[in-house]
Amino acid sequence: MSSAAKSPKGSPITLTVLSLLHFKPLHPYGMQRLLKQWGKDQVVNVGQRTSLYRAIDRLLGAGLIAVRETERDQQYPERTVYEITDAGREATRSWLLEMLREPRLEFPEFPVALSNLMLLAPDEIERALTDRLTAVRAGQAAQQRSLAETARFGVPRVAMLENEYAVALAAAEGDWLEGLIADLRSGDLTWSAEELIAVAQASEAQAPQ
Amino acid sequence: MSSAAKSPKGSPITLTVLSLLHFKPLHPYGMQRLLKQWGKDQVVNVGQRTSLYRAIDRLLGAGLIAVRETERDQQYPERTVYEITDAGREATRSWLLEMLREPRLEFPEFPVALSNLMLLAPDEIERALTDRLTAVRAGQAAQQRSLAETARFGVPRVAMLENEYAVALAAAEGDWLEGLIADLRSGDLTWSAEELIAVAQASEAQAPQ
DNA sequence: TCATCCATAGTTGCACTGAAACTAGGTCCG
DNA sequence: CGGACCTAGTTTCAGTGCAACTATGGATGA
Repeated sequence: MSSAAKSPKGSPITLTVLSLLHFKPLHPYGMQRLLKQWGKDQVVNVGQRTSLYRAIDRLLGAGLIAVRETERDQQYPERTVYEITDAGREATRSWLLEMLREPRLEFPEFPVALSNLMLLAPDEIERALTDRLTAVRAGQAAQQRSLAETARFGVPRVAMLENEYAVALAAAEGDWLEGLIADLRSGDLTWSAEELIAVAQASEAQAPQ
Repeated sequence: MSSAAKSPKGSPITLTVLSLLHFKPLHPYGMQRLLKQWGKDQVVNVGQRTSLYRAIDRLLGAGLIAVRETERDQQYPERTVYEITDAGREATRSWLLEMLREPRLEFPEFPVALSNLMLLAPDEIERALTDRLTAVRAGQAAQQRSLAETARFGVPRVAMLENEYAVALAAAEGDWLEGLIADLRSGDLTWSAEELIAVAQASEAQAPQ
């Protein structure tokens, strides 16, 4: 009979909203502003507010957050200020622990492209991957800069872990790309359509149909 | 007036379907079967066929694939066999090149959890991250095994690059996690709620409202 | 022998994400 | 005075992901 509908499952946006509201009540636009200010827009997608508003609606429906007040400042449009509830604090804890514990299967784009590389010619692959390498290294450098800068402003390390992590993974991707590009250039990595078709047909022989 | 509606954009599933049809005409279930057989279900999500069927519909509507025939084998339900078109081959090339060239902003779950770590206590974080480390190392080992095994069966390296890449990134994540866990255990990484709130308020002082 | 499971093949509905466009007020700048 | 930009929020649409459902037939097993 009471407020708690059914707890939606944890997602990047819902968790982020709950986390923000741990510190103080906020209106949606304020959340977005804070996230951008703290650079968290690299981690959660708040570029369009659509998902944010809908996440808030769900959290509200589930009783994990509540309306604190509705301010009407002439000057600005109306703003609904939300606060977290005890149920919300609970949900935050369990979502967070789950997300930390289990690496969940996600399906990023790049591996898909990699797994279909053989449809392109080695030299165009090399060019494309070189472009990517440049971008990856640039991203890594940018993350490193923002890491150094926030540290200078006294932000504690625990608030920049996702930054550290991004640097570590970008470095690994960059190194791997360099190796792959080198092998393409040197001719250590080659293939032919016939070879691939032969292997595919061999594997098919063991399958129905 | 002809077939080409508007080319949908490249996504893991649509690219995968087009790529498969480069080798031979297939019906949807056959695609799924092949993908599982080749272990590509680690790379694209074909666990539920919903997305697959809908992707095929879109590709068909855009003229990137075409119906080859509709077999009706008593024994089995009806199967529609598709083949790739020239427009499809074109689209494959450009999607692939794009996906290789630009690292697109994706928003995986783990960094979100990392960026909200401070809501939990150090010892429960340590336990959760230790669980994750175990899972990451296990995944890495599994990828390495499948790499070795397929190589033994004569599958060329170019067909296992996504596997190589996964190993490289898993290794990096594992190493980073080990460092973080060590710092938690040793007390090198600590924080307090007051400290965090102080910093947050300082940063707010420069903002409107 | 009846129950259950598995493979084949596909559909439907729902919840959620992500991009874009649109409304509609305000400020700031030249 | 027009254009750009900020504040705040809504609507629409395309796409993903999960679960559940319909059917049929073969195999497994108690």
